[in-house]
Amino acid sequence: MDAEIKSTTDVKETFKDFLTSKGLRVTNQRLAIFDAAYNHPDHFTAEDLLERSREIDDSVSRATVYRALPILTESGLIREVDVGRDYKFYMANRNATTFQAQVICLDCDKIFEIDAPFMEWYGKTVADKLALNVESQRLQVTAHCEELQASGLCKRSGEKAS
Amino acid sequence: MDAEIKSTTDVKETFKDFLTSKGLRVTNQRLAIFDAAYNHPDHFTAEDLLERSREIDDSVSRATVYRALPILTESGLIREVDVGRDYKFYMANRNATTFQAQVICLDCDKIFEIDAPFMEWYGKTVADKLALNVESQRLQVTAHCEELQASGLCKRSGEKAS
DNA sequence: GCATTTTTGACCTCTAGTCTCAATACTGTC
DNA sequence: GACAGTATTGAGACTAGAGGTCAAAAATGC
Repeated sequence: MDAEIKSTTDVKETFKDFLTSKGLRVTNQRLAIFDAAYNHPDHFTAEDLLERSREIDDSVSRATVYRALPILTESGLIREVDVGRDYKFYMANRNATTFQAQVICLDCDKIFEIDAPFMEWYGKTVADKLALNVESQRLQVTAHCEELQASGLCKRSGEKAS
Repeated sequence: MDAEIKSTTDVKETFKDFLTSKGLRVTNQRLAIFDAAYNHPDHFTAEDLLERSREIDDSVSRATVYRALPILTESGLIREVDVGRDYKFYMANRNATTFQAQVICLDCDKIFEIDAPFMEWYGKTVADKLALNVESQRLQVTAHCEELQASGLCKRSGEKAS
């Protein structure tokens, strides 16, 4: 359905509504951070986000970015992507239709997302077997860059692989 | 086969051999750390390991533990278990036959391992599809403790779930 | 506009993990 | 078993990501 396709402006309204509904204030800094995060084409770190947010509003401080990240995550507009490094990655949640697995390059610092629809089945299976409600699932594959390059993934460094 | 069942003493010899084969020295500290790690019934952090190692040899320092962990991991006797926290977990690799998925309790700090043999199939599928050699795979499920308790997992706090 | 209350930025703190370097101890050779 | 050469160690400094503190600034409701 076309209604699924939302412009950044629409999503920004959604974010403002989210803030208001939570009794949080709509500040320039939060909007700048939202813009920087939601329009980022790739995975990003908190530090990346700080830099980009400052290009929009140079008053944004590190603390504010760290304070905004849980809000953005809770709103569902971005999501955390833990790849087992010393710092966290995040990415915009623009088209989260099916479960995504991450392919992580051990050499070139890139992360690619691939569909893994069977994970939904797996979640259900685990839930049945262990009688628990699955809160989240994570599936990651690591590989070396020359192999990613051979598969054509590393070439398109600015884009995500489909 | 009964030959599969090894005593800790045997495994310690394996570890010594591993050190020697890599041109590394067999030191009291490394053996103490090995003992502490391999006989730990659960998942543990570097800090846990330091404490336990010091009970065996109180001269063991933090730096030495951190230096020993990659060696133990490379030897295959323990393995890293990243659960998306700010610090790493490790566990003894006593019976790593099939692929293990982790069920992580969001409340009670426990990690449980369950068999996920289909992950081997998944690895092959990904490898075929993307023309890359899979270096490692990680599959994690998070859930809340009351649900884990309902499933009986959280009750047995000192043991692993089968 | 004004008062109230949240949010902010600057800076400080925390913690896991790493590095440095002189002192120590393991290993191979005799 | 002792020795020389070299890897390893421990103490403590250091790093980096993350998060806390608090007075100043700004958003909201009236």
